Amino acid sequence: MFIPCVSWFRLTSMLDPKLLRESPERVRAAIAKKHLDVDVDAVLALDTAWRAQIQEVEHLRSLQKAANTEMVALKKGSPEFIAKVAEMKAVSARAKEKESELTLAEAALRQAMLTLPNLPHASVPEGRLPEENQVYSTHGDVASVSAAARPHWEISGFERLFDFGRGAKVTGAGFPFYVGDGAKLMRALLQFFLEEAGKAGYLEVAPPIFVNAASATATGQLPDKEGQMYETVHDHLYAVPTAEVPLTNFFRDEILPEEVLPVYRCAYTPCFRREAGSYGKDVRGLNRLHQFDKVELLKWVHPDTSYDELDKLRNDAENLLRKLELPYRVLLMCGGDLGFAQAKKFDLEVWGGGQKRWLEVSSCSNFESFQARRAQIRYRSKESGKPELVHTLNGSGLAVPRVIAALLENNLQPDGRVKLPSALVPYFGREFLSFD
RNA sequence: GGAGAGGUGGCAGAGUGGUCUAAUGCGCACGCUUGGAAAGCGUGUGUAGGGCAACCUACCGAGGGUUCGAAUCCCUCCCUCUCCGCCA
Repeated sequence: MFIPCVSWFRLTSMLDPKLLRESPERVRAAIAKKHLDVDVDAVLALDTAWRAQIQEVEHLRSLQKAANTEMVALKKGSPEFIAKVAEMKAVSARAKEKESELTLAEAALRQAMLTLPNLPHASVPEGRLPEENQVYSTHGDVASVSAAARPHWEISGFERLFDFGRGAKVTGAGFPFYVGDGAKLMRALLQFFLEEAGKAGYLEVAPPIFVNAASATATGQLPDKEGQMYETVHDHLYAVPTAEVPLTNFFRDEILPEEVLPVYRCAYTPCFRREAGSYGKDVRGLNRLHQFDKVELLKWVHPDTSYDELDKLRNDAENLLRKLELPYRVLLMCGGDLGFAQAKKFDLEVWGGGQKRWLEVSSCSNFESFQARRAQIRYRSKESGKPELVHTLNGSGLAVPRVIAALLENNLQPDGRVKLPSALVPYFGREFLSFD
């Protein structure tokens, strides 16, 4: 793996080290709720060892500094000076030795700290498996979709608009061409999503779609999910798996004035995912692609407000599905299906009437200070005057291909055309999409 | 891609081996002064870690090296600016 030039030491902590030291039982409870297997005692032991070592190194350094002050007063080349140099040579050697030990202890502690997940919020339901996620709400009438509806990839003419064959020839599986009304529908949806996000108060940003290793590390793609990203050979840049990565890193290593919070931003990017390990039914048609388009919603907020902001974020994403008149449901993820970094997460799933499956089109999460600590995004508290970590939230608003899948499956007319929801007509320019 | 010049606190800017614990100025905060304000004067003004008290340690683009000692010397990389080349 490419070793990026970032200060790895500050990345030691994803969880607050003080929380671990003072309330290890809370960390244990969090790990249990997420059904992870992490040895908290081992982490604590490494922390204790590290603290002992840093104290020793700092003591040696202070000896060196004190000697330096003395030596300034001595005449260079005098017997006293020469004696002092000899004496400090020994201290210096010892300091070097201890420093390299400390470096190892730091690395071990960092590795261990990275295994500690974020604490789930109290409102997160217990559960291990995806089936244990709580159906939080259901909207629209699933039964209204024709029983004769087909999976979108079986619709006559589908390949004309979504050309997987030529995409595979030109690039590979999972990189379709969008042609004619297919391309136009994609563009209409993106335009619709961005306009709606703007109305909801999100400032539009067009970010870089390649990021460096430091950015991918700050949002958690590295080191764990390295195999899921496309990486450039010469420059060690990563194609973004989601706009969350460049967007979150916008404020990396910055301290914001408290009064600018909350900050709302949105961005459209293509998203690139290698999807190593995916297989089976899920990958048919537009369900799972290596490149897809998505609008991401992102918030940097005051810690006191982050759960209200999560509800608002979810509502902003839901609003898009309501306007598209698509049946959908909201899942509240259980502890075991929550994800490593999230404190609470809702998934929005749209009904694919042809596949007769729910398709995930958005995932709205509160990371609390977990990402912010890793990315060092803070605000200056008016109350204390001190920098404090912000809370970050993000959610899709929305991912395009599965929305297209649902529109094709649910809205297919007997004449073979697809009727578009009225909210989309101004963007698409016509009421019907045609496969001819 | 080639040549050159740079990167120091919120900003400007000094510092080329040793009290640098980083000058000075601006900005900012507080105080004095004032009827009130400005000016003036004074004090303070980074981030992180350890101890959780005094205090100690680290950070001068990043990483490594030389040295008893590095903002300062050496190496590698990144970024910015100027000129040239190439190119949407």
